[in-house]
Parts: sequence; C-alpha cells; structure tokens
Amino acid sequence: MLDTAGCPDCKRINDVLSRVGDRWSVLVVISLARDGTLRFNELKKNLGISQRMLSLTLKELERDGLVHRTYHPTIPPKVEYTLTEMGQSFREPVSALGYWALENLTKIDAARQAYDKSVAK
Amino acid sequence: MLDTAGCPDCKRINDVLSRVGDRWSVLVVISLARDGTLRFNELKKNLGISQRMLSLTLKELERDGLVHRTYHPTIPPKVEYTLTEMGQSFREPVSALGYWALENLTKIDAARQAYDKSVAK
DNA sequence: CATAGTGGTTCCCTATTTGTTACCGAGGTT
DNA sequence: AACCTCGGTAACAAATAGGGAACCACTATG
Repeated sequence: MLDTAGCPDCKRINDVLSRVGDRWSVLVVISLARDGTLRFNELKKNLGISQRMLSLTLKELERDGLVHRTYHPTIPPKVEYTLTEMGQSFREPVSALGYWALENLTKIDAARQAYDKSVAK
Repeated sequence: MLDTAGCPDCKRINDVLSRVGDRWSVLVVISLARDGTLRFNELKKNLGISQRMLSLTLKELERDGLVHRTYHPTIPPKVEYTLTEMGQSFREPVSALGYWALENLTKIDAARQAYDKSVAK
C-alpha cells in the first residue's frame, strides 16, 4: 500500500509537503518574508503560536535550510531568525498560495454554506 | 490566545490552509488536474489512499467547491469526480509549490544531513 | 447459491500532532 | 532576597489523523 503507483511525482511532492507543508511553517516563512528579521518572542506574539510549537517549527525550518538562526549570547539572550536564500525562494510559491487563499476565502465559505444547506434539507 | 495580532492576514491564510492544505486534498487536486475525470476507485488506486480517507477528502473538497461529483445511478454505481472552476484555479499555486518542491528536494536533503551531522558531533 | 464489482459508511484502534504547564540559567532590577 | 526577561526544554494531557476490516445495496455472472 501507499506505493502511489501511477503518480510518480506524487510521492516526491508528498515528501516535500510533509516537511514544509504544515500550517506553522508556512506562517513563519510568511512572517519572516514580511519583516526580514524577527526574534523568538516576536514571532510568538505575531502568530499566536505556542512556545513549544514555535520552537519545534523553527528547529525544523533551520534543519531544512529555510531559516537561519543567529544566537547572541547576551543577558538576557537574543536570537534572531531570518530566511535563507532557499527560504526566500520559497516565498514565491507560498505567496501564490496565500493570494489564492485570500481571493477564494469568501467563495469557499459560500460553497460551504450552499453545500450544508443542500444536505440539511 | 491565538489572536494572531500583528498579522491580520495570517489568520485568514491559516483558515484556508487548514481546509485545503492537507496532504490528501492537494494530491487529489493534482490527480484530477492531470487526468480530468476520475472515478472513486481510480483515485484510490492512483494515490494509495485508504477508502475512508478518500471518502472524507472528497466530501470536504466537494463541500468547499473545489471538486464536482457526478453520480450515475447505474448498476454497479458509477461516480465521476472533476475539478470545478475554483478547483482549476487552485492548480496554479499548487503547481508552483510542486515545482518548487521538485527543484529543492535535494537541497533540503543536503541541508538536513549537514544539520544532523553538525548536531551529532 | 455464491461471488464480484462499485462507492461508500461505520466502528475500532493506534500514531502523530498540538496545546498546557512547569521549569531552567544568568544576570539585571526593585 | 525576590522577581523579571529571553529563549527555550521536558513532561503530561488532549485532540486529531489515519489505517483496517466489516458492512451496505443492487445486480450480473459463474
């Protein structure tokens, strides 16, 4: 099972999607793309993400080479996050997705309401 | 919590992403985009998805107005799925993401290996 | 009679994800 | 001395995702 026969690219797309395709990763990239450099607690406040999930998400993004982490060993410590070159290049498809989302949000809501009404009756 | 203050669009993007952003939805859209019309068991075979998840995914996509379902009351029954106009428009950002994924898969793998090695030592 | 084929739905169980809370260290502030 | 800040980590609890198998209706075929 799960051999995805018949759609060879599906498996690879699937691979990448399961890495960078989660909600928080995308939102972190969007935030960093907009603001350039952000500190840990700035991201946390901006996104309304829990400390734990932000920590995990940033660690994954750093591991995948999309985000660069700069640690300043001051007291209190200061850590800055920026996009790497690959992270920058990720902006384009993500922006495309974001724009589509904003443009089609109302259509989706309308479709949902219509569907729910037609099912309920 | 979770008020996403400071990034008003984030919440909305988040909304849409949590609807159409899961792995199976994306793969179903890709398959339908490529083949035009597919039946339930064709999708199931192509994607290696379980019957349950395919059923749930298709129902959601239909509800969101991305997929159109045509039921032929023959014996045995025949159901055909196609993309709606909005589903077609979703192809573009998804394709962009797919191309990025294919282009950067090896880079991500390399970054991962480098990161893991630097942490392990 | 039994079986297969089609498009599901429902129940059960497990695995993964996500959130909550508490805690840390080192130095500065009150 | 007590408390605050920053950037996390560890432990625990809850929610969700996902697979597998069984079942359904209906009919044609062997």
